[in-house]
Amino acid sequence: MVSPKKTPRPLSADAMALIARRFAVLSEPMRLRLLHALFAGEKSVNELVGLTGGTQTNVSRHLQTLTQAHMLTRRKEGLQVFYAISDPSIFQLCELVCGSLEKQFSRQADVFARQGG
Amino acid sequence: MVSPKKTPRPLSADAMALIARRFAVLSEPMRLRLLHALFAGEKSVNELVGLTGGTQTNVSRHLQTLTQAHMLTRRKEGLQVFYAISDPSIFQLCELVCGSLEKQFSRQADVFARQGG
DNA sequence: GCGTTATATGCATATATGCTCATATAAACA
DNA sequence: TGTTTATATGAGCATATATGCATATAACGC
Repeated sequence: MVSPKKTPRPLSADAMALIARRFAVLSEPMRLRLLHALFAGEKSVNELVGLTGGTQTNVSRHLQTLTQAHMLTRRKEGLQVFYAISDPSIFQLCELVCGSLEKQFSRQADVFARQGG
Repeated sequence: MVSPKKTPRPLSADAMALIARRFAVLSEPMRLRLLHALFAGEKSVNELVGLTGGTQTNVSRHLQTLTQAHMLTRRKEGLQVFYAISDPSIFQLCELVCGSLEKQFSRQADVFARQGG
């Protein structure tokens, strides 16, 4: 469907592994739910547990993964720890994927409509 | 680091799972290598085996995964099967992630430079 | 039909990853 | 000091997924 475009840039195998890792971090529903909850701004772990419906253990683990991937920042204040999105490209990434999925589904809906009608 | 932005759009748990799945497809180095090889245009399975250094079995499997995710199209011509990128957003996704990683590493390089100097 | 080439797939296995339970750390407070 | 609250982590289990070997399918030429 897509004709040859200008290759964005050359990518080493190592670079490719890093990119893959980044996508992997974004490939878990619970982590996406956490990011989504953080779209509105900084939240404590307990708030995120409430918002996502996950267990405290699991939420904490995923927050660690996101932080190690440099997608979140961690700020401790008394007993609480607050997390916030630190990488603005996360927003764009999700937008891009959402848009692509919407197109895909609207095409599929189109096919069903044609079959049905 | 990032102040509350306008929330891009509300996302159901189902939508989130679909987005996660899409990121998961992009989270394997071999699949990224295949996509990268296809940036220049349509290629046969054998060509991709040569370009990526993978086994025929493995390349075929990953091509299937990418095709089922609607990222590639499949065209059979005689004995050969040609694959091509069908979703232009793949280019943008990789660009975004590359850019984000570059920023991250230049910041880290900065820190090292400050420590060293 | 038979053989050859290109691609796909069933099965087995290894590795990674997510999840939970129980427990550890860490801060606040009495 | 001991207690409570908020968060993190070690260990074990379950599941997913990537990979390779052998083999199946499919198209072509003889």
